[in-house]
Amino acid sequence: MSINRLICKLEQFAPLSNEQRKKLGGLVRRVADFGPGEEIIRQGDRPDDVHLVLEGWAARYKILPEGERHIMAYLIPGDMCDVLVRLLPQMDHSIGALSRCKVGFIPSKEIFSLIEEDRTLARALLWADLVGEAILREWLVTRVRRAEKRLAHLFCEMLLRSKAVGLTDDDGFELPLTQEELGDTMGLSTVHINRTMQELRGKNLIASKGKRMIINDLDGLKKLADFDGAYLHQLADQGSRNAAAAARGRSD
Amino acid sequence: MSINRLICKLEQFAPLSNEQRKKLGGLVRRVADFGPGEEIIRQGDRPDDVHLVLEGWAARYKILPEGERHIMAYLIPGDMCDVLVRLLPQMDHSIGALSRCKVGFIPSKEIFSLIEEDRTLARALLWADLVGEAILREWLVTRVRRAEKRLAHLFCEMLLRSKAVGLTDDDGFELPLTQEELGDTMGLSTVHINRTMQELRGKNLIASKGKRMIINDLDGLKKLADFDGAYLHQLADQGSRNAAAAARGRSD
DNA sequence: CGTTGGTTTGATTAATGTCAACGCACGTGG
DNA sequence: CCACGTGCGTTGACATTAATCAAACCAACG
Repeated sequence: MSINRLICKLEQFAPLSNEQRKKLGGLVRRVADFGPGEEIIRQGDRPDDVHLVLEGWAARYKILPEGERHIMAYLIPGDMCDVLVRLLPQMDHSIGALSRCKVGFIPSKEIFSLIEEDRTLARALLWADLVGEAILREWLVTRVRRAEKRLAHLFCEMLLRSKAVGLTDDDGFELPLTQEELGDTMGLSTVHINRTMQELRGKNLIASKGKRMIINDLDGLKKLADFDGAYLHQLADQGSRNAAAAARGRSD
Repeated sequence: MSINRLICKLEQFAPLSNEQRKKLGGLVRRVADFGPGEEIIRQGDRPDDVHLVLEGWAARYKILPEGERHIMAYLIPGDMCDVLVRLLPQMDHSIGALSRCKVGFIPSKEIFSLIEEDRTLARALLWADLVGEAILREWLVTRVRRAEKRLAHLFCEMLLRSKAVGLTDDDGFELPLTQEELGDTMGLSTVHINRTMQELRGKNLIASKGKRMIINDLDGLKKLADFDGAYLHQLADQGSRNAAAAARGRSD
């Protein structure tokens, strides 16, 4: 069951009991599929539900007045869209599917009562939110650096995030993005993304086969990017907890 | 009393009772002064206290490996540093004073018990946090645009944020930043900041006298910047509530 | 096959960085 | 009261990064 990606992630923060895992599973009232490009939440909406990505990739983005899309965050399996959305009068951005993906809907009220009655789960959910915010800060900061470093940094991050929810094998993971989407994310043109990726491939740091990204030399990539995973907080710690949770994921 | 800046801000979210105001006031256990450049929280710390800016400006920033400082957020009076810091194992960035400023210290435990016992205050505090996150997203997005638009956007934002805590008169407000600090914020060189500000002055959109910023033509500035205050959520709504709260601030 | 979406290449231009120098205001010590 | 130092703002010349435009290429798919 794909709820395990979330459980897997939250257990990087604190171990959960079986009841707690069940509670999390019980939150999802409805599941829907979205095709690439389909909007899940639109800017200006005031959603009553919190969304949980179960499979595939989605993104937060804004459309600028001149029409370009700017991606501000990737949402991968186990990521919740906005635990506390209900506190804001309206969405200041949209969320849309990048690849085909499966999304769970959780009534906001459920989340709030869960938060009030289970302190550990509350903290785990808020922690995941804080990690999201930390990632945002890191993205802001990397913006000053040159395209090559920025891209390298992004690939390091997405490898670790994928690993944290059991979505890697060796050093490969799904990166279901076009170069245009990468451009919209980094604020660079497609052409520049293309040339920059060629540099990274040329240095034998990465290799990509279709939508599959292979990190040939993680240490080299980290060094090039000045990557320090501290901003991912416990998410980056690849302990045994993680392996255990991933195993549980497979067995369900 | 400078706690009123916080109250003033929170009341943009929901009206507060006198008890609630008192509760907020009671949170601050200790007040300290910091001079420009002094660190309030250092990267790697695990602070036990939540910090509340009472007077002056502070900033979140990271120091990059090559030594440059990158500012990710400004903290002005009424801003709390990190309501939920305690959930993270350590700070992934530092917070430091930009101008001389006065900072209140609030024990994390106090915050957590307040959050558990007063739902309205809890939501107001979390709302303020979410607005901070929305600002961060907006900063990320503006990064794609040209320097002139970016700067214009920043000035619009800081005018509104200052106004929301009663720190403006007409269209002027304190902007206690050097051009170098602006550069560290926008990821631009001092030289470029300088020339860009000259453009804005040349178009008669702004005027700056020392550390005082005057917005001559807010509409023009907004238009140039494609500024849409929606991302500030209720913070941008200049209603009567706001005026009332500011008045209360003066009378104490 | 032909179409389509995505990637790659080349040529040119625009935005911004870097370096180096100068100026101006303010404060401090003689 | 002056002389100097220091921090900040300003200017010019030149280098670099990335955008833009236009076209070719490639692979998947009906």
